[in-house]
Amino acid sequence: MGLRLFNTLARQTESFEPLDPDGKQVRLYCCGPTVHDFAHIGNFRTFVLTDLLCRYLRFRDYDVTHVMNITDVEDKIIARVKEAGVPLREYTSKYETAFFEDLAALGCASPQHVPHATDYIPEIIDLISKLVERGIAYRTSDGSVYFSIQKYKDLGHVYGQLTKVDFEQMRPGARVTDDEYEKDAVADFALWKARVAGDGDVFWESPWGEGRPGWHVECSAMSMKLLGPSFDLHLGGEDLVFPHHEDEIAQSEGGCQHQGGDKFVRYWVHGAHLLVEGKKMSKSLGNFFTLRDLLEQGYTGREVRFVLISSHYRETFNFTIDGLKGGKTALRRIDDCVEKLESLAGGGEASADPELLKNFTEALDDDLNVSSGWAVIFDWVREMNRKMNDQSLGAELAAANLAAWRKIEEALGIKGEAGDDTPKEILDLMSERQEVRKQKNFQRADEIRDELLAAGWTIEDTPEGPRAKRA
RNA sequence: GGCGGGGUGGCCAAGUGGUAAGGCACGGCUCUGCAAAAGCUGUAUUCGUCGGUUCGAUUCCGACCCUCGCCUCCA
Repeated sequence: MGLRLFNTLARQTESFEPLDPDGKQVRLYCCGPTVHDFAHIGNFRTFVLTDLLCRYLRFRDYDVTHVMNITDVEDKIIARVKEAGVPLREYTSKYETAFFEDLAALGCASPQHVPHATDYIPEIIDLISKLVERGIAYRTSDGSVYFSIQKYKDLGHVYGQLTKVDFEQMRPGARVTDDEYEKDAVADFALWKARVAGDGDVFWESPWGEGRPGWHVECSAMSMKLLGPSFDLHLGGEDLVFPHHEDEIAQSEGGCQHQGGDKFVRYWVHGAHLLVEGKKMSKSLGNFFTLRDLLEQGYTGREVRFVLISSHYRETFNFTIDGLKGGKTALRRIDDCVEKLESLAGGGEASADPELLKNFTEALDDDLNVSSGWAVIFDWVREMNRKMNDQSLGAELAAANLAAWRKIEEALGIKGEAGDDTPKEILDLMSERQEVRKQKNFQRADEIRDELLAAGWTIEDTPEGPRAKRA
């Protein structure tokens, strides 16, 4: 059995089969950040999920092309650019840089392509033109262009593939803005928004006049440009299911007229949101975290990542500082075991022990069931520790298990930082402590241990001698 | 109002028609000069409530309670 994923399109778990006839290439798109501010921990849950899926697909020997867009033009950005009085790119690049720093800190591999909406204006215009030609899109008197859901349906397309939509029952959203009053139908959405005074310098020329792209259309234009009209996987947060992804499907399939059974995207994967301390994150509750906030508190990106991928992606996850502390401890448990395996293996090479890999794969194949995956890993840790304790694990087996672990830590993206060398002053204190211990001066030995702790190092006395670890 | 998730030990979190993974926390023991780490071990007669189906339900069905999310540019 191969990988199974919950496909929002089917509303059930399905076997994953790539479009590539050779079954090797996988093309994946993830709705990236809107760079108007620092991304918060909730945003990163989705991006870490995307990275996890990419890594796991690679672990399963697929060749993955990952595209993640940067939304760098949008209402909020325009408003802030105007406030700040700086050019668009100058404003967005600051947050974009921060975003990629955070992504790296979280151990996320760089996507192969990171397209910016503002670099794809011609492609966006081209797609809108196709929709206009087919009569699916219409221009209003102010120069905006809207997508007509009715016309789209009249041509035989299905609107409402990801979610049941019943416009009669929908509450008119409070967020419908004034500039959309000219739409034919309330559900129609903007493809091109005519330039208004408040936009300042942020506009582009188009066949319909000056303006800027709507939100949904950039993802359609960029994903199809870089991955083709049909591709395998599209990810995003659960809030994007409607309307963003529904509209993406409509624009893409309406504009490109996918043939036969082809679809714009075969598998839609949506990550659930997270709560912080049991509540929806909000600045007023004081539970709003960016990654930077957590790093300042002394946690590492790796620890945050561990916590973010410790539970199933389709479950609302309750992120807590206690949980983060627990994650730190749990990760150290793994690290300690791996370090011991390393010293036992003594640098010997071996092919990966199949047992751990098999169990891990079975767990993750089931719609990325990381909870089960971690259970496999911790069971393995206990087994390794037990065998090392009673000396029943030889160097060769240690190397084989270590080789298996290397593949798993790569799949999970939680490879430990190359252990920084213990500073000389710490080593000096340690050897002084060994001296006084030999002389049975345990009082002084314990004093030194306290000094080391104050310097941020804990000491473990092992049969092979003392070992220093960062506290 | 419509649609969709959840409610499992102190906390987090898997899971299954046959009697509850794993992590954290806590207690005991082994080891240790003492610790730490590690190992062993103890912590849910029970999986929101009430009914139903069944030889048997936490797992299926129904009702109810609570909770979270989406419903037009929020991951």
